[in-house]
Amino acid sequence: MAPVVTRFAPSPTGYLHIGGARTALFNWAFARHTGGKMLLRIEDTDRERSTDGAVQAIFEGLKWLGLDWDDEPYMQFSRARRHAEVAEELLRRGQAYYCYCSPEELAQMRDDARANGKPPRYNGFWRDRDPAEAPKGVAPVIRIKAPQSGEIRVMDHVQGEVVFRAENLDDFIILRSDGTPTYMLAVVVDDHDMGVTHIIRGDDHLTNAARQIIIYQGMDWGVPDMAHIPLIHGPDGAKLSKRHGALGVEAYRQMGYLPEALRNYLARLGWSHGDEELFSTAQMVEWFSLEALNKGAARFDFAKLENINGHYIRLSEPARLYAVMLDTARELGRDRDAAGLDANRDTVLQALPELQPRAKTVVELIDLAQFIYATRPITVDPAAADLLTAEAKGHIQAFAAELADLTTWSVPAIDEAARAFAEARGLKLGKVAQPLRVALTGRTISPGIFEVMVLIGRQETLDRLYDQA
RNA sequence: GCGCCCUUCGUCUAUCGGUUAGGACGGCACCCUUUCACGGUGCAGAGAGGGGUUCGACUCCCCUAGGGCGCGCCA
Repeated sequence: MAPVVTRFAPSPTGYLHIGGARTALFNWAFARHTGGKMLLRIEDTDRERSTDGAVQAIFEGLKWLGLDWDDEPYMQFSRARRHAEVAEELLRRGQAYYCYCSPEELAQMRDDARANGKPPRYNGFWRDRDPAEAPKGVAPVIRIKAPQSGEIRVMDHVQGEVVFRAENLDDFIILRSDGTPTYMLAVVVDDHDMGVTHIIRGDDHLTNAARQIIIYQGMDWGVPDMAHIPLIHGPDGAKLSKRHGALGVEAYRQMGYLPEALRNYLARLGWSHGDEELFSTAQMVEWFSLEALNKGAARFDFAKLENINGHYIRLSEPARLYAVMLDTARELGRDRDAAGLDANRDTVLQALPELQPRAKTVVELIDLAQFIYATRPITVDPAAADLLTAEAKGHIQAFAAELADLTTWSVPAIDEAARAFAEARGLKLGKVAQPLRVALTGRTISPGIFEVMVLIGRQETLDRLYDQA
């Protein structure tokens, strides 16, 4: 069997959105699983809407996600001449014809059809007409001569065999009047020329598959294997489209998600390997198969993504996390955090094992680390301030005095002192610890408060305590 | 409107004719505990509806309903 060649073919009219990212992931996983290649093709034939910025966003999005492609990326528009040649070849073969209808006439045609309760399709006006009748000065388009009876069968790895009756497909345009190819032609020619063996894409292309097969047949080319994967829907069940808030992958990075978490989560959306939930990318590659792809659309669930992200944060090396925190702080323009993180590298690194189990995202990790580089007097959350009662302040002051005299500044030593202090006054440890937490971090949530003291050091601890007492 | 696709707990899913329908997230309760997390234990929670086929259907077929996609000189 020939080596597998898949491709990811986004159009650069926006960022790399989450649905595209998953399509890329599946193409990538299948290629890696089979030891084949995944090619990248930028479908930039829409000159109006394609932008270089979008192309860069796609490259960067894929790189961040860790999805590497083989060979150089193909820029579809650069192959326009080849596409036109194929359109002309189709013309010579009698599989296509010139059509001189204007866009206005076509719009009228669709409106009329709709008004009569018929499908809005091209009526084949120029299909068998003598080109000699062509109006002067009108640049024609080339249309495929689609079969008018019989059926087109799409053999799909996910959807099974899907049958379309020929009369439901019209003679669509393959070459525009300006000589540039339409999507339908360009995809077929490129997939063929690039040697693509497996087309894995969203199932919004399922009906296009039937149209494309007509072109393959017109050229006597073999049709690649296909797998049309269901789309991702929003939490409300509606399409997760750009206009409904679908986000680019960089947005997920900015929200503090780790690429391996996103890969794991995305993989579970529409694909499964038994009851496996948390698995490495290598594991996914080993397990991946087209047959295990689901048919139904899945809804995007941030709660689960967060859970998975938390899992990978706990698994990460502090040094790596520190680097991501710094990058994220900078990317978000959080200058104070970036500076604080940068100036306290060692302390943050030491604190991370305490921070990791408490954070679901890198952004939360940054928030949790703020107590390390907070400047005195630290600002206290309004909600936390309630805990600083007169009585609590008394405890803080008294305990601070004891801390000043401690011989060893370590978690066990402080812990012992705190318990003795509480017991001597008939208090529960929480009664003492919680006000200390507020005075030291300004919040009610933080790592173990004795760890916090060791992290920021005795002097800073005493200073912060006296600030609040 | 026409065509095509889809339908198991709130969500993601397992099941590939015979299971007390399993797992994960989320929820709730309890345990751990200096807060919050993490971790642990337990509970609630599903086969859209209706017909068939079969000794036996979540599983196969048909209909209905609901949802999605497509029907551009966009991709």
